[in-house]
Amino acid sequence: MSEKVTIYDIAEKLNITAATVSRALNNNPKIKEATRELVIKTAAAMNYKQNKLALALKSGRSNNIGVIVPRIDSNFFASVIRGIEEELYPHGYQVIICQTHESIKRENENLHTLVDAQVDGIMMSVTGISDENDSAFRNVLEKNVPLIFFDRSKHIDGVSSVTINDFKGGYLATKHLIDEGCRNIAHFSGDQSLDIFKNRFLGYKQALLDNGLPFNEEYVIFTKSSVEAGKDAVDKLLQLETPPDAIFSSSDFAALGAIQELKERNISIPSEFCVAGFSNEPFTKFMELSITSVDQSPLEMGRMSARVFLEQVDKTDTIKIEKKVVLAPELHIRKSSTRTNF
Amino acid sequence: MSEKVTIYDIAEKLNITAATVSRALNNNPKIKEATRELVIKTAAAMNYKQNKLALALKSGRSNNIGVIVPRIDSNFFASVIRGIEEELYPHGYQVIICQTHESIKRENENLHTLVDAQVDGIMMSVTGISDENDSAFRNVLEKNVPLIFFDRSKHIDGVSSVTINDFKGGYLATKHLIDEGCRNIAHFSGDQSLDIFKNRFLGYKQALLDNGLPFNEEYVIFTKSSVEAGKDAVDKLLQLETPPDAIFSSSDFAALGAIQELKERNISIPSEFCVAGFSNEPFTKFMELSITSVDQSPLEMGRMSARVFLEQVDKTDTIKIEKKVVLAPELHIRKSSTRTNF
DNA sequence: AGGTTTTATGTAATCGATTACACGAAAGTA
DNA sequence: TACTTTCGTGTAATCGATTACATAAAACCT
Repeated sequence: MSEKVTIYDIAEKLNITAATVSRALNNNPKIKEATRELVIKTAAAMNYKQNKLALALKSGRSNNIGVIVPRIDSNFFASVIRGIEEELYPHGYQVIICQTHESIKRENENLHTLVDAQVDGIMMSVTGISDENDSAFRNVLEKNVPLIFFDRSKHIDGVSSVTINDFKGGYLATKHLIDEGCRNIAHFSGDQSLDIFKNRFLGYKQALLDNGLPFNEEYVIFTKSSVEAGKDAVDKLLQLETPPDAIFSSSDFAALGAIQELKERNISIPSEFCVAGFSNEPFTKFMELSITSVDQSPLEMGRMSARVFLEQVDKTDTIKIEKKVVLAPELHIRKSSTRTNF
Repeated sequence: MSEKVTIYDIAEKLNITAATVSRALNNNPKIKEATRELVIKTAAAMNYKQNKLALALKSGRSNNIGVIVPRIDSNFFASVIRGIEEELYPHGYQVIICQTHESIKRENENLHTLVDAQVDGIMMSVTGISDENDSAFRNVLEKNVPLIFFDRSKHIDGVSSVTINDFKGGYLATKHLIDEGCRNIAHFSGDQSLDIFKNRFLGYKQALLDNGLPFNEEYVIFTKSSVEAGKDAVDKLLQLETPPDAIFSSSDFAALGAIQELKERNISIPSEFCVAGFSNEPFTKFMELSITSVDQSPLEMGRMSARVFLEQVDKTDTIKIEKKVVLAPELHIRKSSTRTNF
């Protein structure tokens, strides 16, 4: 059995009051040096551990922060979480993980649960957009809990965000494909209610226009982020009158599916067809035919989100700060799109 | 501003006491039906939210459980965590994540932090073995916090574990290589103080013996779980008088490194050389030359760990249950080792 | 009516730590 | 010496919810 040792136990043993013990342990300057030392020594000897729950109740701060992601078993989100955890660890915060599985209902539940659990802040990647569900976000803000979006963001007053420049990412990838000689570049996009997909799309479009290439509506396919979806999309594209000679995909998984399908049809990559993806998932560099992809520096994104949180957490609720951090994407050029050199 | 609504606020409004409010909200049968309804309606109208911290302090249960893993950005651990979260979500538990980064010091810190945070249970994959650090584990058990090891386990009284049959996994993979005609099978192992690596090694050995093949000490290489380490290991093996014609690697990453190095030397896979890995990381199936690997069913492992926790959490500290669950590994046969059919 | 049981609610302690306020003792000042 | 500060510690309230015990009111019984 382990009897939990409290400050009262220490007080009793030393014939003083719990208040004095508390002050001694907290290095309150009003405590006599001798007393402080005695208390600290006794506390150690009795194996005293501060009850964080009592502290949390008293102070109103739990020293927990919540992180909500669509799913944790994706390299991107796992890496962001890693960044958050690393940055917050030295500050004594614990990280609570919630998954939405892409369900808005679940997202709202998670938000409420975390607020009820008295977390000191919430960082999240928005799952989807519905008009009504702003209420869950507003509830968080009303409770004065700092809320920070990363990657998948949403426009809500008072919410800070850490994203990458998706427009630039789309632009870079498309420009690269153009530079490699591709002239009919298709694009796999995703849920248009999410800014990330919209902006990658816009970057793609702008790169075409800036380089004198026409934008062809038929070349844009809205697809899920999966290998299967990528295959299906290629199937559609190849049925067009003028099939494309390259794809810039907003998803690495769809890009992989595309490559598999193209190979099956004996279309050679990169000589006949180039492919670029987005996210820089580990497998893109491991493949024999490695896949060009836009890196989102997830670790940095996580660290930055944590830093934004730390900046906000101590400001008393006077002013609502709203900080927008935009990280630079980085194009990793690999075999799936390299015709020129080497 | 959001004034936090407490049961006292509700009590005041209705001219009753907080005790009555508490009972009404908890469906205590001694409360008059009319009162209960009134309280519940008023609580909803006032947007009352139970303060979990107060509840946690009173009850001694935080409704949080801690999960400690070496790192979160590995598909295996992320998937286990996903399994844990999914299983525990309906029971109202929140999952707190800690990473050790393979440091024993960090592991001990994490254990203490979680205990201090009054988690209701801890699930972890042991980082390493040192003789002294049992104290941190014992501390957890003394506080009557259920402790469950998954995957990387350790022998400690009172600790349940959920692992896979690593011996069988090693045996299956090796047997498969033998069936494909390989006669000189090498093995990449890992830190021998971890059971998982020892058992995979033993399975490998037994498969050799059972099939009349000699065990050759030189064919066993202790290596890290990384692409680079795999390359180096192959380099060593190929310098032997009789180089091997297959590798069973305890790590998918090392297996990948081996394949890359073999290709560089124009050794063709699988006709001249077969390779099998362990963990079934996503990239093993995505590669053009897909890699044979042993699946550890991480999701199931996470769910099972959570179930073991749930079984233990309510048993009052009378008996210490110690449950050992062993899951069956599954060999996924892919191109890197398939000579025969297709 | 008088006595007993049941029902519904109030009272107050409790979980463990923090802290505003009070107060006696010691030290400093004139 | 008498008076004011300063110092160190004790007293008690507080954070918000739960619950053993007490009690008043209502219901039941003969």
